[in-house]
Amino acid sequence: MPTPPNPLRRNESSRRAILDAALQLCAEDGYGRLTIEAIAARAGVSKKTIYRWWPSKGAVILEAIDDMADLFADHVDTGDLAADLHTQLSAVIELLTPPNNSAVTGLIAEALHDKELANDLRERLIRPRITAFKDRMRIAQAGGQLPPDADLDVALDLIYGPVYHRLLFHLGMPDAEQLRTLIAHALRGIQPA
Amino acid sequence: MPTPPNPLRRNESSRRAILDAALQLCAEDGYGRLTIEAIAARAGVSKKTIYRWWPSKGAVILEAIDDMADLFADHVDTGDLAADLHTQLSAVIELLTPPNNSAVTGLIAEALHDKELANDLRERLIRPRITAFKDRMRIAQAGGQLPPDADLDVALDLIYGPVYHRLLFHLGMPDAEQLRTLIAHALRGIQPA
Amino acid sequence: MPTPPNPLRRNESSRRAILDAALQLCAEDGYGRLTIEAIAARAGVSKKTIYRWWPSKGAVILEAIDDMADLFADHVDTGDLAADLHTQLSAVIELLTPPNNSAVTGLIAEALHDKELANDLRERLIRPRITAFKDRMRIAQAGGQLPPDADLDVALDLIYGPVYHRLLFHLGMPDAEQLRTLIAHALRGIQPA
Amino acid sequence: MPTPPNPLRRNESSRRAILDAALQLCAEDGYGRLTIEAIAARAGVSKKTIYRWWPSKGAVILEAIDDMADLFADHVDTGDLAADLHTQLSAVIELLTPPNNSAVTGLIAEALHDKELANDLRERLIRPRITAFKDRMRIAQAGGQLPPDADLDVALDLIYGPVYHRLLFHLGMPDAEQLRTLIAHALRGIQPA
DNA sequence: CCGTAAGCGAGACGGTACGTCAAGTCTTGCT
DNA sequence: AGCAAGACTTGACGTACCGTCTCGCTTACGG
Repeated sequence: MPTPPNPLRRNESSRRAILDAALQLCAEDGYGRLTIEAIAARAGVSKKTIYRWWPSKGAVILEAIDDMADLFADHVDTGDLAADLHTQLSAVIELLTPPNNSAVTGLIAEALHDKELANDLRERLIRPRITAFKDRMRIAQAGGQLPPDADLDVALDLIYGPVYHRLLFHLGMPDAEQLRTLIAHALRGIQPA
Repeated sequence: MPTPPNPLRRNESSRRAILDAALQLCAEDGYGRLTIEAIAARAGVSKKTIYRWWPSKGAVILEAIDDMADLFADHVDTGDLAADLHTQLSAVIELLTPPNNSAVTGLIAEALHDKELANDLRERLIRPRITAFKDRMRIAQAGGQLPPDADLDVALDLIYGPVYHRLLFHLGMPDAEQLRTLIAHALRGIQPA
Repeated sequence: MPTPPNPLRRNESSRRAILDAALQLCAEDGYGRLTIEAIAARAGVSKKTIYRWWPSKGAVILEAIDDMADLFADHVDTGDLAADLHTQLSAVIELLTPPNNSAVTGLIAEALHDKELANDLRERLIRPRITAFKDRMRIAQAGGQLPPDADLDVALDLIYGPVYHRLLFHLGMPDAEQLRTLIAHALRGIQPA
Repeated sequence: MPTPPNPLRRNESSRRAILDAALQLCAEDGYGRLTIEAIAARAGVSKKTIYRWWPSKGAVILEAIDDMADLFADHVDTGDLAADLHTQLSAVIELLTPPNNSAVTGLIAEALHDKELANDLRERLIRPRITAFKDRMRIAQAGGQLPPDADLDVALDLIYGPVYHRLLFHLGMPDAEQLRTLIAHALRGIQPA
């Protein structure tokens, strides 16, 4: 009977070594060349230990990224909505651009054909940012910088969509100026009919 | 010296069999389970023949998709810009939704870590659609439905971004009504400052 | 670093299955058609397991033959030297004649261009027989059937040489009577000057 | 209908280029690494041309060796039988010892599992030497150096056997002195009962 | 405080696919 | 028709990782 492992007896130092090794290797060779074998070897850990706690290499990377708490910088509130969005999007873009992009884009790619992983990725990494984003937008609504009946789902699409569209087809990430323009247009688009 | 193969002597029927087999297998088992071995077996072709003409399974799928000319339906001009965009985006969404999505999303995922493939994908599949899109937009400008100084790159971002953002994080593709709303907001956002 | 495998953890049943499969296939299709692939399939074993423990198919066959301890019948002592040599040589000839010859002659052929294998073959299979042969000859010397100063290396050449000469050029193995004649002449040749 | 090729229209310069390339490559990389591909490339010849005229790489090498007329030096007659045999055997040993041995031992090895090739090898290369050997022995018989009823087949076995026995198991070729001893003993063994 | 059951490292195992190599066949265009 | 060139199918090569599976060990818990 394969009893599920007991989290209480888990070896925390192995866990850290695995997550660190995974990120290192990802940075060195790219997500594509990342293998469980290599993670185990680098971490000085048995493959069995990895398989005991994670279902796939994607899950390892996801946890590793999740552990680095504020990779996607949280939404700040300086009172200037466009500026705050610019700050936040710049952080996201940073993550999606070499040399930092390997782990995150690899994870995104894998999630495209792994439904389980996709769900985990969305719930653990993306959803909280969406929530933070909408919170910031609601503050803007309360402060009158945004119409109270603006559709925040549409806002999400217009603000974040461009970044990922460009990521997917290697169309080039916007620089600071282009980003400013994009945000301005997106905010204009949010106005309700 | 490994001389490059001579395209003139290429066996066209093998080429077709390979592309067809690749698409079939992709539809049956998903891009993730697609292997060069299996394509060769299904196509009744030697692995060598595949490796002779393509550098990776992604390249095979790309050519297969490229061969199906109008997968991404071309931009039409009925005179109603919003309706035409709706038509075109619906076709794209169709391609990115089960059960048709395997080949295309698989290709997109692979292109995320394969720079060569990414370039091919962009130049052969994406760029022509972007051009067609901008052509349609210019017609709209000429017809006065769109300001003559609207930034068409921003337009591209706002119109297509949302679809891919939702694809990546499995946020759910917009239905017909949501799509209409999105397009309306995007068109509003395009207005120059 | 490819650490050498740990013999203590070796799976004996895999080892046996591999050796048995190798001999079977050799008998069925001949040494020339023997492949690692086929051995692995027949033995229900992964190719990796074969490569882990043996450097070549020759080495597998060598171990398989070596395992069948007394293939080259040991030298007996009935007191009649010529008769005993006849018995022993008959056993060797048996091994080198269809339908039993495939594994042994295949191994000999491979050893002709593989120095490593040649050394293994000599030390594990041939040397012990040479030693046994010389032991038997020394008994004959002690018993006065052979001059005490006979050169046993020359004896080895004259007794065994003819068999392998005939094997190499398919000149036909000697039958029982021819063998008797050969031995008689060889023994006569051994006499010291 | 695959009509057999017409020898009259054969391109002699291709034939020579092939045989030369085969011997060169054999000397450079050893018989084991010799391939039809490599011969064709080196000779500047199409693979088809090789397959048209020879059934296997062994056959190519056999013809190449056969073409070099007197590889196995012919038997001479100085009047001294032992000395003449020594001369002849030295030439054979030369051929079977590095760095000259690759082609000949490779051919011998291949003939061990290729019956066709074995027959060709025996009839084209070996048989003539056997005949020459027996002719020389008959001269010795006529001259009284050898009993008139000596068994020349046994003689062949005792004289040549040792060399091939040592070749097969890498027991070391005899040096000039050992060879003299061996011949002396063999000649002694030939005496009829 | 001591046995025992878990997690652990190590790494062998049966597999699948990889990308390469050579075999031998076939087609095309040149001489 | 013979030939060079070279694309083709076939099949084996030896390697890389996969995910599963013992092995001893060590570690912490629970009787």
